[in-house]
Amino acid sequence: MSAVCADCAVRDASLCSSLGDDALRQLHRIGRRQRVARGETMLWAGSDSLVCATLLSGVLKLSAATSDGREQIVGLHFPSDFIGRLYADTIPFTVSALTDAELCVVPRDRFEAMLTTNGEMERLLLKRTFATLDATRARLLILSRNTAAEKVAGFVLSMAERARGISDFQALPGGPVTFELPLTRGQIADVLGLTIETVSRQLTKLRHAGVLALPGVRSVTIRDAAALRHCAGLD
Amino acid sequence: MSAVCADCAVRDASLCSSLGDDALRQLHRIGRRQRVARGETMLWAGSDSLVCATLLSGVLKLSAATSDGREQIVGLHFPSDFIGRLYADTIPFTVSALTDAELCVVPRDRFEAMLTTNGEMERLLLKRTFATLDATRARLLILSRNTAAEKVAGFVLSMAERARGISDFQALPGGPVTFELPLTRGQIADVLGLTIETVSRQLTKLRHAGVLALPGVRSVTIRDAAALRHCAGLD
DNA sequence: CGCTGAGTTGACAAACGTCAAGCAATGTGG
DNA sequence: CCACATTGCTTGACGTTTGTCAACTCAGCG
Repeated sequence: MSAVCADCAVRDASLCSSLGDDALRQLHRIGRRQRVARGETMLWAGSDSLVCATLLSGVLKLSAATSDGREQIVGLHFPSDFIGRLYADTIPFTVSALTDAELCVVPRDRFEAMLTTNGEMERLLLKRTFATLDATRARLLILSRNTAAEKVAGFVLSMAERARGISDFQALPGGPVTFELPLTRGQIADVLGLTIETVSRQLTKLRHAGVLALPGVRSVTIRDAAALRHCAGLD
Repeated sequence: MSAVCADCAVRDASLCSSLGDDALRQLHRIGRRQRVARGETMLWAGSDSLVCATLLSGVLKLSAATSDGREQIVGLHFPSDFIGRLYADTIPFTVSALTDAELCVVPRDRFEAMLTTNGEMERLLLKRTFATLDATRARLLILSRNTAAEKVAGFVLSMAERARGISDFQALPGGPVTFELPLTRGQIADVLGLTIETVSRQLTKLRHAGVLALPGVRSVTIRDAAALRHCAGLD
């Protein structure tokens, strides 16, 4: 039996936040907790769309591949994000775990039925989907028009913002910030549409320029946030 | 005063198809027809999100640009498509007309209010937004991992499918198909994340290979659909 | 102590962008 | 009716960016 919703880490950030007590109890009865290990694939592109989920902890990737094996990560999912494809028979993209992860899984048909009777939840999902669409379209610009240097600098910035939001580690204005990247070089390359070598070269270039320090292989210190923003092509 | 909804060319394909007679009359009262000339911009990125619309005829582009002027078309809108950004204060992307176009425009706040009382329409919009998101994510893979040859071949194929669906011109299986491109070379380049010269070169390469004929500057004849699909990296 | 996987670095090649010239179709004003 | 400008398109020469291939380092681990 899954833990109670009252204990849920993402209770107030997920779609469930729009539910009243009755609806929440109902959802709790049909949902179950599931753990996914780092590297494991949870949903395969092309498979039947039978379940959806809320991500409780960890980071998932959404990926597509060309017929000859070139891969592209088309989305990243963080805790409280909604996972799965409603109103479709098949899953369009593969969902895999970049870190160990925990989900609250619900059968798709049951979830769709809940949506029709919970207008507030449906509206929240609609709003989030619009926001995701905007973010995906913005990434279209980045992937096709930004240089490798701009992509890597922008990626580090976006991960820094996310890390700052999640951890309590606060950035002194202008002062150095350190955080861990939840992705390997290869995964960063798959997000940015680059190769692992190009990502590595751009990071060392930023280190030599004094913009970043790389104390560990997965940790990053931003030493000059303004310069980093400039490299990312912002302002 | 706008023409009556009964005459609407996209009556059965647009969001309005989910409305009953009463709701349709209500929407008709708050909507108005608007014409946009080829090249004209209808909504500017960053401006207030005050209206939304249904596209009645023509083709619109949704575009973003880097701070130094590199442009990327992040979406194309065809008749019956929903235009605008609900549930946000500002428009995220610029909307411009690639051809002369006609729209049915509604104030955003009124439209949002109608959505809350028309669950079926809201669900249809949610379904369409999911489909658009999937298509946009698929384009992420194409833009970052496909070669110029694959991009151009795939684009011609997708425009052929759309032209076939809209016109009555049916493809003989395997036989040649001719249709008009609604975009200039420069606009195709902005869609595919290439330059105008690369698009031009790839098209002439396909012509020399006997895959395409280019009878007019805007018209295309597919002479070997199987070869074109192969060039696009499909099958 | 060798093995493995992730990362770094270098040499080289290919793809694509940039710059430039020229052509064809269309429109405009004298 | 014609000179002329404008716009979209094509083609060529060349340079830059990024991918490819390969060697090497480093840390963790049995």
